[in-house]
Amino acid sequence: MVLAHMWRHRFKGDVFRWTLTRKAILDLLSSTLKHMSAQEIYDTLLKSYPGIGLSTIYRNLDLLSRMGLVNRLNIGEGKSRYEYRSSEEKAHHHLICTNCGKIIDYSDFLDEELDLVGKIEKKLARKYNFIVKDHNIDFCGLCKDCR
Amino acid sequence: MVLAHMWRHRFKGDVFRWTLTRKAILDLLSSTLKHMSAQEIYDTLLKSYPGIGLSTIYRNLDLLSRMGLVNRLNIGEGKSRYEYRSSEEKAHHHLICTNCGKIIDYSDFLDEELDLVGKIEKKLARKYNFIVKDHNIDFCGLCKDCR
DNA sequence: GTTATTAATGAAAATGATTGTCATTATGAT
DNA sequence: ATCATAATGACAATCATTTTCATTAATAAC
Ligand SMILES: [Mn+2]
Ligand SMILES: [Mn+2]
Ligand SMILES: [Zn+2]
Ligand SMILES: [Zn+2]
Repeated sequence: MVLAHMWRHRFKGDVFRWTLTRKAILDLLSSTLKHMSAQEIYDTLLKSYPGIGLSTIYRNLDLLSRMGLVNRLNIGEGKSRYEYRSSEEKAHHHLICTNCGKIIDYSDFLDEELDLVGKIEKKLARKYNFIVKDHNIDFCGLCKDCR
Repeated sequence: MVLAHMWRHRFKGDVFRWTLTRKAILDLLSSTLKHMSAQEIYDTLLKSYPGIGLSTIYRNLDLLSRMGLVNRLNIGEGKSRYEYRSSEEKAHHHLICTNCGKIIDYSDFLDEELDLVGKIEKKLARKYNFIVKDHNIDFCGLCKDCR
């Protein structure tokens, strides 16, 4: 598979090793639209990988997000959720339903957003001497089922 | 004090009562630029209010944020931080230093932002049938001390 | 392929933030 | 002043996440 090659390549020559668990997590996250918690990822993988440990899931989600292969997100539930970070796709943002917790990805208006974001970043760099690495935009409200 | 009048008015006629701890939390948060954790608020208030309880702080921060007098924010530290939500002031966003954790408020570009955000909200309502109540925009990066 | 090095793992304990329980106290209405 | 009950503080419980440590597995050298 083409993705697996790319992942493996990211580990090549590094101190980190390419392991079954790392592949399993990336396989799972890259094949779902869900934004899964560590526990959900664990529960899912346990079916195909009996004996896998929850702490290993945590350790690897941390590593993969530091490597930029996975995004960690935080919608104020008291726990993190994770999603695969495609290298090709443009970044996307989130619609979060405050009633049922549903998370909808959206990437509409990205051109205008990127334009504005670029301008803001320049201004922030000048005014606050701050180097922007990344940004988050999300909208909270009520989804079609909860409105 | 004028703020205390307003706060008290928000409690009038409600099932909720106006208590010393609630005033103490609002006094503290409305007089600082910091974004404080529950523990930090507790540690600070303990000096002037001996015998106050940490769980009371948590309960009240929850109530005050549900009432809209306080914002709860989450910058991926594994705990929430709180700030006073002024009714007059326009909303602001955050610059978050990923190295030292510093949080800088900014409200530059708000007009352009609001404009774009308004357009996005309309589109989202149409496309996803989603009612937007609020939005968050924050930038992560390195502050002037950490760059 | 065998061996050696050491990163990665699973189990269990530890931690840290937050929430729940319950007897006591304080607020606001009468 | 009295009453009904919301709010409180102490402490236990819960939940997500991290740490510890003995064992296993991935990689590089032979
Ligand atoms: Mn997403
Ligand atoms: Mn702020
Ligand atoms: Zn919903
Ligand atoms: Zn910094």
